Amino acid sequence: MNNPKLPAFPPALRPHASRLTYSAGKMIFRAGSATRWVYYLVSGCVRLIRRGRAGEEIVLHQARAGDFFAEASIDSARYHCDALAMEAATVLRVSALDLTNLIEADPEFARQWISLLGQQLRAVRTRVERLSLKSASERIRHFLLSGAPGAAGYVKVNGTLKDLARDLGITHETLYRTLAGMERSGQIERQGDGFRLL
Amino acid sequence: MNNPKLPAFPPALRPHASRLTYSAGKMIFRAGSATRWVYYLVSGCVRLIRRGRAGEEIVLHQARAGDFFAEASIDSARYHCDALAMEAATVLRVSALDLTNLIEADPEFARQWISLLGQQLRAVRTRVERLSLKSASERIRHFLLSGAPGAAGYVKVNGTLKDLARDLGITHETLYRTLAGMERSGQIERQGDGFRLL
DNA sequence: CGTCGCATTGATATCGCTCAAATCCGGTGG
DNA sequence: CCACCGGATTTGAGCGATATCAATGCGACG
Repeated sequence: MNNPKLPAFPPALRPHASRLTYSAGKMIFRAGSATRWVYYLVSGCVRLIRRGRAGEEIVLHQARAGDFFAEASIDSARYHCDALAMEAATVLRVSALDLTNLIEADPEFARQWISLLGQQLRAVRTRVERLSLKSASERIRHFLLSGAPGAAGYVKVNGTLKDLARDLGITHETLYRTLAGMERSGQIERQGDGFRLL
Repeated sequence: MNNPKLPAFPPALRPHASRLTYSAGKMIFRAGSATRWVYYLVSGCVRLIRRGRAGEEIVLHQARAGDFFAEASIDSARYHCDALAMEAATVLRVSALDLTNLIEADPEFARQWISLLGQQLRAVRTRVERLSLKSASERIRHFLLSGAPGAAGYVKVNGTLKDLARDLGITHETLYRTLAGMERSGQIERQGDGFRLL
């Protein structure tokens, strides 16, 4: 049922957290509003979104069960993007004040929190690396390599291929075409809702 | 709150830091080697680089005077990229162990360090947002908007335009052409080694 | 069933990449 | 002081990969 690797909600934060639910399509916070809360996603899917000049969505981050989000905002006065529940979502919400207090009061928690931010930073840098690749097939290959937990080379795709296309910074048509081509030429293999790099 | 515009080396770290210099072209650390140190760049320019399959450089991060680098690596066993001094560079080097000890011993420093990581995270997310834009002119506009300190709309370009092109994820030829076109159509204005968005 | 969104494939246009060449500019050595 | 050199800058021509527009099938869900 739950991912065994699901990162736990830090016990030290539990007394300060309140549980909330949002139905699909609900806005959790908006860009420009004051950063009063940090969130942990218990279940569902939340996207952090900015809008381009033409109104198109830019997905800065997609949080899934076990992820914190808005965690980098605590020392910024205002949120810099919208948070939108894609599916019905359950979150644990902690006030930024409680969090900073806990950081100063509990050195072990501070260390954990720094570790968490470091992981996020490395993950986003990996995405920068991916978006720096020019061809669609290279981005797909990079996604399969960096998403693969070591050995097998099998990567399960969460959500739709359309979402994956957006994450890779290409259109869904190009993703379909390139995947089909890579499969034809024997570079990858489809398996259920995932892929294997050969 | 404590968001100093001028990045300073935290006084609490000074007793643990050693000063080193690297000449242009020198490798400071390599991907895969153990993460023993965290660096602060006093002067010069350092790039964090990974290499694509064709051997092309992917610049994950470009550190300038006042930036920390490898700061996200302290809870990872190995560096995940190369660090290369582009110009002669002077750094302050702190061992990962001293840093974690200080984090646990000094709550005020822990808070500052978390603030620093948050800034880095927001900066990298901004770069992701930029790389998600499809057209060169949109990326340039985004760069000028997000790089501009508030009011004036004037952004000074550090380094060469070639470097900027790499940062924007386009070739330098395209950058030159697009800049010229945007200037012709009155969208931007060149001023010395910078640009103004109109 | 009808509808809606994802998946897939086709046709075409376009933007940016590649290769190429000319100029500029700062530094270096004679 | 000047000739030279390397790298940045700039512009040109052509091509190819990807975006865009379009149409169809398919499965889920009410």
